[in-house]
Amino acid sequence: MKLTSKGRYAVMALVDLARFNNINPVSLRDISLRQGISLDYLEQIFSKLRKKEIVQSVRGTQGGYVLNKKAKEIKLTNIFDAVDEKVKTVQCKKDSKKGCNGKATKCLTHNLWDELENHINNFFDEKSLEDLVKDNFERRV
Amino acid sequence: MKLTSKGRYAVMALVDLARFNNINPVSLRDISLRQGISLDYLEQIFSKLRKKEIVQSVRGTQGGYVLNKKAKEIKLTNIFDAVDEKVKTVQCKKDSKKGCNGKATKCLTHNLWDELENHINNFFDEKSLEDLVKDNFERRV
DNA sequence: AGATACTTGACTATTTTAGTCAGGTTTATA
DNA sequence: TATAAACCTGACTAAAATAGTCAAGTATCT
Ligand code: FES
Ligand code: FES
Repeated sequence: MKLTSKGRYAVMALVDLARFNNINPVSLRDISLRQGISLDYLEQIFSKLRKKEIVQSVRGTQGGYVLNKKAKEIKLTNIFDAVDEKVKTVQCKKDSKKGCNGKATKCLTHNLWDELENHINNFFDEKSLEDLVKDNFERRV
Repeated sequence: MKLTSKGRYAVMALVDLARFNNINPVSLRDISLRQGISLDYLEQIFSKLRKKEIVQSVRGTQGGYVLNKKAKEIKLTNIFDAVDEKVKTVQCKKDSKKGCNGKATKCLTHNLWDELENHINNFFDEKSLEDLVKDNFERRV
């Protein structure tokens, strides 16, 4: 049970971006250098973030990316959703009536994993980008 | 972020086992048939559970496995620990002072992942095998 | 003796992850 | 208007992790 680096990087890059709070576009090159993430990989990630309207791109010289919403309104859930980082605890298809073992009923542990999934998602629903930026600011002070 | 089938099967098998509540040893063959898990794979899993003293083995004809503690005392944490299903959200080494990017300080998201890890582990610490058995019994009534 | 069931360790196909690479297009600005 | 900075896209791949299988035992009850 572990987090992929795609999800990790997405959040890391957005926290970096959010600190500039829409004053100027931030280039991926800068993020790449500051956070130590491969530029090519960042491009993949930001392409997805843009499609889900979490960031906006500004082309040309001095271009880069800007948040498309207020940091307070961007929840971890939104970010993870954008980069396809999903929490998957059950094995079966959720909407199907069949269990993970191919049997007609759900397995002995289905409810448990479902509860776990909710538990984790609650955490993601509550945390916003703003929280993360604040948390980091306070740490430095 | 997903659960491995090793962890999933371990819990599933133990719930199956716990329902017999130490009356008779339960053979892996039976669990295999009832739960649709490969026998060879179950053997790997139970070997680990035995080493961590979660189950006891009974050899010979009519042998099998029995819980080594009360179902109430076996938490999900113990089970996951036994089969090496660990929650890993941070990238860096926890005890090191270095960050995941190789820099001298922890990255912008380190605290967040650490919180997440605690959040998930709390869930595992609270749930016992007894809870799971009860939950399943109630569902059937 | 024979059957049942545990025990161990090595091996492997498949899948997922974490990127890289190549070849674009767009646009600010000098 | 030339140029360079920066975005954009899709295909490709090495490495790691996962989810098992397979083979060859050993112990113990009846
Ligand atoms: S996880 Fe849904 S039926 Fe087993
Ligand atoms: S996760 Fe610990 S420093 Fe990045």
